[in-house]
Amino acid sequence: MEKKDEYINTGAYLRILSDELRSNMEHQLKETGFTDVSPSHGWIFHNTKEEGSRITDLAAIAKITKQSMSALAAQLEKTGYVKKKMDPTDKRAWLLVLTPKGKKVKEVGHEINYLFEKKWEQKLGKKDYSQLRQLLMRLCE
Amino acid sequence: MEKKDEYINTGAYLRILSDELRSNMEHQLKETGFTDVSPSHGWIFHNTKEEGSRITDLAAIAKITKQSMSALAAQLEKTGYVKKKMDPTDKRAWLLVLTPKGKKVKEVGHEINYLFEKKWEQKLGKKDYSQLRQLLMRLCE
DNA sequence: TCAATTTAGTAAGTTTAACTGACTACAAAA
DNA sequence: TTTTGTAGTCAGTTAAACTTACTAAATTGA
Repeated sequence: MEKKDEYINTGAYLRILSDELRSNMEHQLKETGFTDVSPSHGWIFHNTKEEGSRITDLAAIAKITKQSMSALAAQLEKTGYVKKKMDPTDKRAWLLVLTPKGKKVKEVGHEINYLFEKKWEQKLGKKDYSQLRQLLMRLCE
Repeated sequence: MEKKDEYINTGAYLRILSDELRSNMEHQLKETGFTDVSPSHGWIFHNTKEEGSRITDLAAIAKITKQSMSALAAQLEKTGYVKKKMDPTDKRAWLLVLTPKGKKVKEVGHEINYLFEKKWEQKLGKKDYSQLRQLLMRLCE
């Protein structure tokens, strides 16, 4: 590592890039007509299982309180992206499931992300981009 | 790039890592006794120049409104991290400068960041970490 | 087996960090 | 000198988190 005074934070790069991704996603989803979803709903689209997921579990994944997750879910329920069904194994619990509309957003979101990362891959070249991903993965372990 | 269904987002890695950094900084600053600064104040510590910086300029850098930056600055002024002085070249404007206490936080913040990235460097090894930084830098250009 | 504890989720109110629109004071340009 | 632009504030709003307190159902264990 260089002398710390001349050092540009690795964190600065990380932040710039994840901001780029997030604002692209936000913008593109709006473009595509999904004007009532926000980045914080992303956790739900990304982590809700086919069989359904509990508020509590989703909250744990997203590291927010049950109440916050409950509120996000309520918004998506009102706008028709998810619905609640009873958990057959536990009468206290609800299972959140994506509606067809919700699944569509998830799909479109994947596509948007795919295309954006494709641009990154083109910028660095296939080999270097794959190397970058490897290194990031190792750092996350 | 692999088939997109099996693909783990590069963005997920980026988010995990910058979250790690941010929460470490938050935690360590609290530990060190700086209990009244938050991540959003970071822009001010990081971008306020020795000669002083304007609210408007800081807001532009952080990409928030003047009002929001003004509020952040007001908090730091109240807690003694920055002070305002008149801009000798423009009677409409204030210049924000770091107090000694503010400079101390900045210094401690650098140290905290340095130590954390040192851990990352150890995890990947000097060579790979430097390579990672290179790739991130290129992607940010 | 039934009382105590844990778990799923809701309710009410608060906090943080952003936002917009309307404003004042000064500066610069036509 | 009038108009337009810029620095910053004020008042009020919003989004997305938070805390404390609660109900109802499930699980545990003496």
